[in-house]
Amino acid sequence: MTTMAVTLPLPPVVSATPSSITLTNLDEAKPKTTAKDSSSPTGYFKNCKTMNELRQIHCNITKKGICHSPSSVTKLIAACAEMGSSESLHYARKAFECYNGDGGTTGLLFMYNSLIRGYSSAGFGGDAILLYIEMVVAGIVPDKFTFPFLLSACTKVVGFFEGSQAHGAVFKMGLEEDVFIGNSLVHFYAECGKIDYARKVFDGMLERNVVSWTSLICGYARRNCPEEAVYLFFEMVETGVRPNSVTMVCVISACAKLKDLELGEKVSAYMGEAGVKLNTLLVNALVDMYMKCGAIDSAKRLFNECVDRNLVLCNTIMSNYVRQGLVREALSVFGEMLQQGPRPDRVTMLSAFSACAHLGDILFGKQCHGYILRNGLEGWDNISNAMIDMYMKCGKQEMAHRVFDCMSKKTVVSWNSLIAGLIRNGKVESAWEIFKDMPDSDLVSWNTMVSALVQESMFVEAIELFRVMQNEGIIADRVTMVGIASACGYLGALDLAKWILTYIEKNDIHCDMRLGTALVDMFARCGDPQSAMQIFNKMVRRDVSAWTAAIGAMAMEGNGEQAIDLFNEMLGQEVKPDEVVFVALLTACSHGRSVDQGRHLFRSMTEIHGIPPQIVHYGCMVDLLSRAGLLEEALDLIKSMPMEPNDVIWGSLLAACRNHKNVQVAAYAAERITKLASERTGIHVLLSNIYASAGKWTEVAKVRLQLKEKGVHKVPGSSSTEVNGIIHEFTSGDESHSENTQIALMLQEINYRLRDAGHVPDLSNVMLDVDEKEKEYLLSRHSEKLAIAFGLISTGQGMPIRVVKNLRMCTDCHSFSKLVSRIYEREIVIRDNNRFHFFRQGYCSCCDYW
DNA sequence: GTAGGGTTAG
Repeated sequence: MTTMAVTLPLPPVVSATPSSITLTNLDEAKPKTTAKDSSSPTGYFKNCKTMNELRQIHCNITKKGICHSPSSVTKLIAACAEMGSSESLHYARKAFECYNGDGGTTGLLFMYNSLIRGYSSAGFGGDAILLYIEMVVAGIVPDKFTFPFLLSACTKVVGFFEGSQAHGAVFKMGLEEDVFIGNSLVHFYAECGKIDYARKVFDGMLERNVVSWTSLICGYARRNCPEEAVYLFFEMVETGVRPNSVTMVCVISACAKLKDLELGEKVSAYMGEAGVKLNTLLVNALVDMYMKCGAIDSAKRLFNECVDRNLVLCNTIMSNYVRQGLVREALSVFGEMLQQGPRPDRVTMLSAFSACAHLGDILFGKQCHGYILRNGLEGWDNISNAMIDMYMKCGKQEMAHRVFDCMSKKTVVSWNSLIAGLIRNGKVESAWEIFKDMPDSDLVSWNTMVSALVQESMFVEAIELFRVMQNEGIIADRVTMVGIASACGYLGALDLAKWILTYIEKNDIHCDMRLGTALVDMFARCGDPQSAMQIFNKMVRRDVSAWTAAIGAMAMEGNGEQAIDLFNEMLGQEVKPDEVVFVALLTACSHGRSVDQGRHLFRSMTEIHGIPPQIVHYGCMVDLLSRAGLLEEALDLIKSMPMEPNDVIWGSLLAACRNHKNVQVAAYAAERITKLASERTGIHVLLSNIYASAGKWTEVAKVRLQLKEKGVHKVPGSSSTEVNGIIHEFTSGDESHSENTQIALMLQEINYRLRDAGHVPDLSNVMLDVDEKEKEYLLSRHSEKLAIAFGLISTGQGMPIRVVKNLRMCTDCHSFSKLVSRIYEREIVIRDNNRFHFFRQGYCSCCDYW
């Protein structure tokens, strides 16, 4: 029922909008004495369960002619209000209209109160507010019972303006000391998101009871301030107020939000002390808390022990199972529900669809769709949205579109599910087109697109979209920032990184573990390990991913020792290592040339941590050993692998053979690599480059041909540098930059000065069959050189130049950078696809080992 | 008369 369903005979002086509650209406009315109507029939409607029963009784007493007293009408209205269906309320309203004006003010007041309560508790807050207006206009003075009902109605429609007006009326009437009204005001303000106002009312209350405390605790818990809620709970207990089951439900849900099991159990201990008995709502809150805290077994036990599992409890455990990725468990609960009840409802089906989506199980998904249709559960937008998501995740785009097209009321979630689904199925372009024309979009829509661009490696575009968000006045949240931080990290744009951090602080964006980790990673990739560690040290909670980001920061810098120290600290804090952290560790050892440490860590994986090394770990070890020149040991390790070595493994060995000039092992590796007939461009390029540097141009041509046949091309080298917040990208030999002439002149000057300093270009880095002069020209136009030249002309003297390169640096560019850093007295930081190089005063932090 | 549970998309 909406406000339109009941036609209210409102006086013409008052507009139909709820905002017309005014204080003057109240001022004109004068309080009247109340009198009890003793002659009315009592209890007629008391035990009515259904509308039919009620109608029957009403009919009977009407026949007897005893229904005309105001009291009996009041009781009828109360009974209808109690039922809370739109039908019963409609009946009540009609009965009320028949008697309007007849029963004296007292009787009318009771009727109004009853009806307002009924509308409010049945969720028709708007109708309740309108009724209040009508009552005031009719000259009926509200009493202290009216306001809790009215405020509850205002809460339901989040009518902040209306509620504030009611608050004003409470003051005018001198009712502010009533504890029920105080409690209602606390609840109202909290639900409107004005938790500070709620607190103010609470602090000003002369009398407080358990409901006052509970209302505020609940307010904090729901407003995402669970710490405050728990704190308030302990304060309440200390004050000597005993919690009841409602309080416990609120505070336990706060613990669930905090994901703090220890606290949850501590809080639960008060139940015994306070003598609070478990009811279904409380069991539900506990199960939810245990699940969210990861204590799956405790949740399961409680759930199994509960004899009268109701629908909500089943839904709670199911949705949590799905969220935790325990889809099989969720489906087992679902199966039991189908067999022995409670009967799945729409909320159950949301979890069921989510489970199908997780599994990508289209058969089961279709069965669920069938269940919806058979049981008349369709036509609810949430269900359709969940189905769009499910079909998309199962790769059934046409079905998703069909569900979408059939929706009569598409919500923003429908659109978001559609674009996210398209992106997941590789249709980023279509998603973008839809995104641009969506009838309404929200933060999730923007975040979806930002993440999609990041996922597609379109980092500049992602940041561009973020800028558009700024211009449109949309405040990003932590999900946006995770995507943007990631994009910024890939671009290695340090100024942008610093700006991002300021933005987060300025906009008070909560930095959770995920965002913290993303920021650590961002600064690490931007070549600022100090800032990375500063953020890491400030993080309250750190999981293995957070530690991995910090260890990775050390690895990129080539600081193997500190990486190991961090790892030991992590173990000391009883954080369980995973496969990923070992990749970071072994990489750190590789960059730091710590062969012994690497061997030790690699062994410890199986011997201490019970993590069997995967191919990627073997890859790291082969890289570590072969770079250090231990080619034979690397080869032995490859031969001992329990799995088939891939092209990456042979590639590392091959690359090392080139540096250590071991033709024998190289030939063996090359043979293996060609046998794998891999489609990885890098390897073929490397192979072709090895042949090229040995002058075997026929072989080079052969490999190039293979590449062409497979449709793969050499990834062109590209470097980017950030100047004044703008990212300038250069590809090898690029002439497209607007300042191309100045860049060319600068390069010329650099090369003269380098030659004077005795630099001889290393032409073996040019892997093409061209003459020397051409080779020298090509070499001088490598993308990082262009970026450095641009950096020199566009930034002030002494400013560091930061460059991000997509491929590994060649030896000529490396010695070029070293000399430029000395001659021009500039710090040059280059991140290649493997690590960082900090060039200062003619030296590089990698000690020429990369 | 006031306070409490499960809900899809990034």
